[in-house]
Amino acid sequence: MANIKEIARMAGVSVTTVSRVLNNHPYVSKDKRAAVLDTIEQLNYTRNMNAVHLITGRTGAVAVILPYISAFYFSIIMNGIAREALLSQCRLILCQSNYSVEEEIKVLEMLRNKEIDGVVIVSTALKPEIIEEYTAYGPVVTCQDSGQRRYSSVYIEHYAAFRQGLQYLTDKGCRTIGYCEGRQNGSSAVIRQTAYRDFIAEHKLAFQEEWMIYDCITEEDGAAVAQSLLEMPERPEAMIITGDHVAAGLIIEARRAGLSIPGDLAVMGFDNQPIGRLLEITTIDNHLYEMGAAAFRIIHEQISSGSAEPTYRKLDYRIIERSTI
Amino acid sequence: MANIKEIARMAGVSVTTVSRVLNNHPYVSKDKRAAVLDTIEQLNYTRNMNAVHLITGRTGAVAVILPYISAFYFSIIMNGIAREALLSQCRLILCQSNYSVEEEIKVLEMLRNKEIDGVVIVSTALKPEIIEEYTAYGPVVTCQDSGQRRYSSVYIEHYAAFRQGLQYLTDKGCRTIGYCEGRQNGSSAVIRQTAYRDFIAEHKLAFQEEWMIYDCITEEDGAAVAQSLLEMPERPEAMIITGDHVAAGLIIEARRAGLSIPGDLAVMGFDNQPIGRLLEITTIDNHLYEMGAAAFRIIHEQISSGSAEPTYRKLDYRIIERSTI
DNA sequence: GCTTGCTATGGAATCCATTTCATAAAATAC
DNA sequence: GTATTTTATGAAATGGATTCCATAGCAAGC
Repeated sequence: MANIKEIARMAGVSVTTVSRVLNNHPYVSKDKRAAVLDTIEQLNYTRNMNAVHLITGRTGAVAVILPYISAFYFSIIMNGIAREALLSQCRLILCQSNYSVEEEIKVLEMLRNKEIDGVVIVSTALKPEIIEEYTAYGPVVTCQDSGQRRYSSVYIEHYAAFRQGLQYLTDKGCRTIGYCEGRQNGSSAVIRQTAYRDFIAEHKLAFQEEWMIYDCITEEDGAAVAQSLLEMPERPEAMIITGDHVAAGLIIEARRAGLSIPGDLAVMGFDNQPIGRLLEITTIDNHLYEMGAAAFRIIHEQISSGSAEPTYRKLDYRIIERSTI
Repeated sequence: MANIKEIARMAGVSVTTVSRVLNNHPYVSKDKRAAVLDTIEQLNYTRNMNAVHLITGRTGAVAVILPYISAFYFSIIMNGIAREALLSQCRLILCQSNYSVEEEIKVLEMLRNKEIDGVVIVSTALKPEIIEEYTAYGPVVTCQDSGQRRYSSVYIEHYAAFRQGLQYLTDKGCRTIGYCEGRQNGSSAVIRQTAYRDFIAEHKLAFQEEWMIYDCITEEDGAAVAQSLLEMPERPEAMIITGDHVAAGLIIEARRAGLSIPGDLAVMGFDNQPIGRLLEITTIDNHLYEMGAAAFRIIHEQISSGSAEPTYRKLDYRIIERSTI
């Protein structure tokens, strides 16, 4: 109800002075400042932030696009983002897209509409060209490598990381290796698939189509994989699985069925998720938390500096040796 | 750059007409509508939503306060909220509070500032009186029972649910029951503790202080509980554990140590989380997804109707019998 | 032929804070 | 004692939409 004009009238000053008090501007006398603060208190006044956003052209909010909030992979990244956002007093708007292009574009439109100051895209169904179109309206950073685009990115070298996993398995003597992936058409999935096929070919390893299994997202998907492994006429000696949660499901189910791990089957996980530590799964740590944190730091830096210069940050990875191989 | 005035000038109409086109108002002739749409296209125009928010006094955004995004308990509720938000074209602003009162109040201040239209509080460090103060500025709904307050709530009868779990265990013959809880001072934790003590007293069950274990949040906390159980001079026959994830950690670790479950130790979980299905944990399903969905539906209804009348919705629960008891 | 109702349009007020510009007094410089 | 800088204050412009109110043409009602 009360607005700045009302406060000014009641405190016997101009709206400019009220605004100065509100924004801690130095050039206000002690008396007037006190009078204004008093009136504000009395009328239980707060600014209408929409007016502030309109006039300043900023909102102090950053949107995050991610397919699913609760998937472990994303929630680790999200934690990194949230931590940094907290530190820089920035509001986060979370958009769960379910990989819907339409939903993701809606978020980019918010940037164009000036509802938000920037966008962090954790994973996306959008083509890089579409994202690029929106860089005119504000900073965007993705958590995927899309080459040298007009927007920033923080990324993992999935190809190299996956090969390193395979190398580790062959070093340990595994000659037949199966592979569990999440969404078949995810951009990182495509890269890993190439890494897998290349490695198999280069090392002349035996290979069967049924050893490549897709759509493994949850623990239960992992358990289902264990079942299908048991039914295979020829089972691989090792499985490399993108996501420790899925690996956990596979391991629990395989052990229940009497398989010894790593004796009968070696398992390499991915992403160093908490459950992996519990089950002592050997895994590749992709530093997902750091990925989220870095993404937010970049977007925040770009928002506050007003710079449109994109940054490309490559993260490293490392194998954590535990006891499933 | 371009604004509605510019569009009006170029299209040769008034700003009112442009606004009508923008808002699909019927009283605009075909020609003018076409001319306006044409100019909009040409100038690549979009509304500045901050101006819209200012004049309409609405933003179409709802904030969600929750302590941790990634904790399973919360992320299930969050999924329910997100699904409903998507359906009603509402933006969600996620605020991870880490149980910080200051952070939570910041969100309520956003309601006062008119940055958001409503708040869903999933779990809170705030006293009900503080929340009540803010109901003057817009609808608030909590996912906790705080009695008949001036804000809505969706809640589970923790007391009854917990007792039912205990009853189930005693029906199955357990005479000594331990108890794992998350945050000791959480409002639901306090209720469950009372339920536990009451039940023990009423049924004259043996009891030891060390059977009540707090701060069990993750799988690894559960694993640690398994270790401490092993070291107890007198170990309870059953454990009731708030959260299947924690129960999973306990079960995995206990089995690794050679304990048979349910033979040597019966385990009852909570919340029917995915991992529980995999490990066949007997659990109490609290319908958390539905809780989130209901909370959002209530807030949305209150926003669109402008009603301040609080709603109180009690959710039911049910035991899912599997094989850890 | 006069009243009523619908369609179409625009002017101006409104939402509420920030910021530029202008002005003047007080303090400091030289 | 004049010139310059610093402090203090307010009027008015600005950001960009929505909406109330007024006006007017035209069709329908009786």
